[in-house]
Amino acid sequence: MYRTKTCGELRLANVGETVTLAGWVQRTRKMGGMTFVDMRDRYGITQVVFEAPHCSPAAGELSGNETSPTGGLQGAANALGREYVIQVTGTVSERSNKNKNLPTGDIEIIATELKVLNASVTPPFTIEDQSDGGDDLRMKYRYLDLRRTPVRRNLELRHRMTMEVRRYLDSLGFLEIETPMLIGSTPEGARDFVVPSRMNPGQFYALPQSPQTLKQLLMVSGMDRYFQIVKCFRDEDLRADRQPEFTQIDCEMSFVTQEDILQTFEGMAKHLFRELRGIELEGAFPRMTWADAMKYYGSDKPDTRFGMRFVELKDVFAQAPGFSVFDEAKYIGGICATGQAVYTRKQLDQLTDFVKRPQIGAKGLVYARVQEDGSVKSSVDKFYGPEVLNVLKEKMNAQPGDLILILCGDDAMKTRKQLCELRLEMGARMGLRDKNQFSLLWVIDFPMFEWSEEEGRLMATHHPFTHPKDEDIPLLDTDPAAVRADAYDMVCNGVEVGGGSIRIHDPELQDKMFRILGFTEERAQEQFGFLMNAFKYGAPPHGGLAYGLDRWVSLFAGLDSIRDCIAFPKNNSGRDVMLDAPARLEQKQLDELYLKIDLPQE
RNA sequence: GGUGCGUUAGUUCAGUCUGGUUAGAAUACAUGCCUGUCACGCAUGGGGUCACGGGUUCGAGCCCCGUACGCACCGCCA
Repeated sequence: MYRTKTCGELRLANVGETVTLAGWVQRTRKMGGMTFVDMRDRYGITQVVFEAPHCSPAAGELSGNETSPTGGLQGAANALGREYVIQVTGTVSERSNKNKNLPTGDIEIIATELKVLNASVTPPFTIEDQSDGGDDLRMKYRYLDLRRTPVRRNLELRHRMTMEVRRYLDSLGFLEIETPMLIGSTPEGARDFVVPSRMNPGQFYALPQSPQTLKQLLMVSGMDRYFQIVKCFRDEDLRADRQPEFTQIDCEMSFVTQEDILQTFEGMAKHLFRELRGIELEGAFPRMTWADAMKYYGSDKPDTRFGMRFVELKDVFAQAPGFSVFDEAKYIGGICATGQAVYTRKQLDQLTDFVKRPQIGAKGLVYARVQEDGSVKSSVDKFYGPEVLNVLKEKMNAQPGDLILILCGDDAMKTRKQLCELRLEMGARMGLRDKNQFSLLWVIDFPMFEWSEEEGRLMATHHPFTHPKDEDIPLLDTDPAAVRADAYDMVCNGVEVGGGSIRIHDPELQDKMFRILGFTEERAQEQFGFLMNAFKYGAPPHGGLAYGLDRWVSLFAGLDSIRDCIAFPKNNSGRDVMLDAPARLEQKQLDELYLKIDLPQE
């Protein structure tokens, strides 16, 4: 037996016990005649004391050699380096000087035996909670980074979350069913990661972007309620919240309406908040149509922790033409920042620079302060009299001390997105985006299609299997771009934490959908024939949802990047710097697969 | 494909705007002293291709151009 206790569990109640601990050397403090060693394992840190023999009760009887402070047990302790793996046996003893910062701070181990189980070279960065070896080094030595408490806690939270997900879904009769990782490539959607097949030369599997079609087939099979905590793969560029492989909580249900699904997974969200954060979310989540989300927040994932909703102002300024920028704009929108009239000219110039950044792309920023006497002082005073500015104030519902910020442009959607960035920036500056506040909602009624400039055709907003809203089905023939779908996203604090839809189960409707998406009948049959055929054999009405596990954990842990809750993540360029992957294959492997590498010349 | 920021000791960073003697600090590491430390303390010491390549200059860590790498973002992500 390597240990009888862990480094996190000993308390005053254990005083007098003889215990054996095993763990890593966090730090040694050599005091000359005595040495303290902080021993660490997953469970905590315990202080071990090594005393010079001459001070022990029997010291007087020892000879000169044995009392040497550099020899014996203490000498061995003095030779320990950081991250050595050691085993210590000793007696639990009450401390004279207690350490309030440690859960085990009331006790210490008076060592009687020390065994070095493994030495360690000096780590490339010091393994401490606060230290941050820098992203590059942390990733290269991720196994050391994971020894740090904050990172370990994220993985523990992730574990608890998957346990709670399983507990909740199991209680509702969901079956966890695995689906294959080696499947066929699909043309719609993200780029696939592909895997060559040696047994089928020249042919490739693709890794699933999601088990979408497979879970629909499980519904045809009558599995009724399915879930899977599953890796998904997308060969697209990374972000702080996007990895090429990520984990979904993938769910599907049969014989359900959209309402049933929203209820079920709202319940799951509440369950997770209750069990993992101790937060009771009262009442039903608000529901906002996609059209309203865009109109009032300029985003399909609005951060509703704070207001500052957009107000359309075109008609306000249309009454008094003269300012050509506003007169020519097709859309004028404003937000009201409560109490921010104190913004100086310099700060406002800074905000103007912010919205003019290329990523945002606004041409300029118009502002208006509501002064203490209720009058409005704006950057467009020379174009508009007090009457117009008062209407502006009324329309914005602005109070004295408030700051009104206005953007305008030719393209309403683009301008709203710019205004969205400005709103989020102001929200952050005003401290309204508190990581410990959670605001959840459903965004519903997504458009069925989006026009793709690149492809020159309509693309499915969600995916090609999404059911159109019943009342919009006639529009499929007349005005497909106006069709709304039974598709929904759950949004928390401006993060899309999950999304799904009611699926098409009628082969004819599915056929029509493929035609609108520009598939020929042959190609639809080739790509999705398996699904279309399955639907001929009695497909139940069904629908589902997938939660992004990484994003949920990040949200609960207050992380800026999902990398911090993934044991071995990829870096910004999609590389695993620890494994140095991806890498070239040996010629032998390429030959076996009949693959030739044809890189472009420099 | 694009934009921005960054790269200096094992590590975290200062120094760069305003070019000029031997590039600093903290921490880590090593050695010594220390019996109640817990961010222990004190002393001493070693440790640098200032990312790489080119350019400007009498002179470049510092200015300019390019490349690589890292991070954030836009595009992309049904």
